[in-house]
Amino acid sequence: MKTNKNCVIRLSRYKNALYRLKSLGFVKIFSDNLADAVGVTATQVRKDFSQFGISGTRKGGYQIDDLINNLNRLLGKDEIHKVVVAGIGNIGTALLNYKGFEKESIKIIAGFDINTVKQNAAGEIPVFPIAEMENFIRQNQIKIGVIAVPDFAAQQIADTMIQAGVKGILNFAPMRLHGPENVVINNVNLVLELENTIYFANAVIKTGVVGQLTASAQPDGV
Amino acid sequence: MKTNKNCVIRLSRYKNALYRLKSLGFVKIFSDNLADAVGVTATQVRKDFSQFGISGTRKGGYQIDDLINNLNRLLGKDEIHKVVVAGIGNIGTALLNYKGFEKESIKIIAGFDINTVKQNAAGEIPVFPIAEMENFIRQNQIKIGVIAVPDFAAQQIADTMIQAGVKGILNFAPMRLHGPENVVINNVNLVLELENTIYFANAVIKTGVVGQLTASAQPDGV
DNA sequence: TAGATTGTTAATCGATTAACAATC
DNA sequence: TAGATTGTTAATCGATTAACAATC
Repeated sequence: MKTNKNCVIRLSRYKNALYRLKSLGFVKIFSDNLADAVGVTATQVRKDFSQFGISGTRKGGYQIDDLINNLNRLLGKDEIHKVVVAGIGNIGTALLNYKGFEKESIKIIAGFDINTVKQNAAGEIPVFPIAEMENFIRQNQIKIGVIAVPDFAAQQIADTMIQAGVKGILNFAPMRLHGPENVVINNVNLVLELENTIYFANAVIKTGVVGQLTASAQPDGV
Repeated sequence: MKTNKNCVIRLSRYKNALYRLKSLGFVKIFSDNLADAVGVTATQVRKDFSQFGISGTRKGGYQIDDLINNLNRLLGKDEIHKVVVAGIGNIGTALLNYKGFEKESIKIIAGFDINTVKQNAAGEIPVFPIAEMENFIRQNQIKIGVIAVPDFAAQQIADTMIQAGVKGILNFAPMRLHGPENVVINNVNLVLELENTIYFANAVIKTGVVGQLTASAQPDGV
């Protein structure tokens, strides 16, 4: 089964929309409703579900609770994912402060920074010297790391993380990181996103034609 | 000509790689070299250039300076793009502090926040009360806005921006924003990116197979 | 039953890649 | 010239969409 990024992001969005619909009192749902809620076609919804082995009933649609359970299982929400963050600048702090991770089974268990001012071993999420990162990752068997350090330091941090056993890296430094085949590196470049927005906005301004902004990582919503 | 997001992002990456190659002393370049530098195929490079009307010489490759000029023109770097940021929390601050916008012809000219502590009309980039945003956008004819406010406030801020004439919005709030057809809305959801990284890292851990993480917004690099 | 909805197969669409003629 | 490189056309690939049989 070919699973691409867009497909997984759709699963996340279905899940989020379903929580919302559930809170509105829905108990079952049709592919049609869910499609409207997420902004895709009903066929897409059924196709995605079918690909992942989720089925409903021919006339009765899908039970929301079953669906949520299935999606959570597929998305790995049945276990807590421990994450460390390297670089406690603005973006690192934003992540440490974000309150919504718990319900996604994500737990940021430590931050690391080279700057002693940022360090705080007693915080709700402790921040340690970057030199301690490798040992920490090993001892806690961390598999996911976020890199939010300046670009010149990013590759070295990535190497250290990988050496210590990390298998997935979310990188905010504006440079491409290299790693072995069996490590997933997801690069998010905020400047490039802004440049892109400007490009397509200008295209609209100049031509009146709506640009094909088919973002891969659009957020969810109903 | 169909221009999709990935294609424009590749143009940005070519440009960045070319600056790098130029600083290394290169004067001309072959599609092959550039492809290696950016991590795509040589055919892709030539195809992209051909689509945008950029041509080289049959045997001599491309002049780097010409190429950079062409790409900058295509990417709209021949004029300054003024941007405002709503919400001066962690992400908003990260953007206001970022020093690399000038060489991309992007200028953040003001921030807006509801919190008086964040406001500072005398700063290098001034931060005004959010109530003043609409007028400011109108008077300065701003076309691009960044939204970094909490999710419950995001749609209202977007509406205000659009009403005042903004044509492109980069949204960091974790919810889908709605707007008219002729406004480009680029949603970047950091939590979803982390979830995604975890998903594919787990797939690697469990199956040993490398996930198809075809991120749309990978950063540049040589 | 008749109508509605799922699940799947086939068709379409778009983007990437391969092949290769043109030509410097 | 011979070899190398561009620019473009055709082939491939994958994802989305349309069509529709199965069936509740």
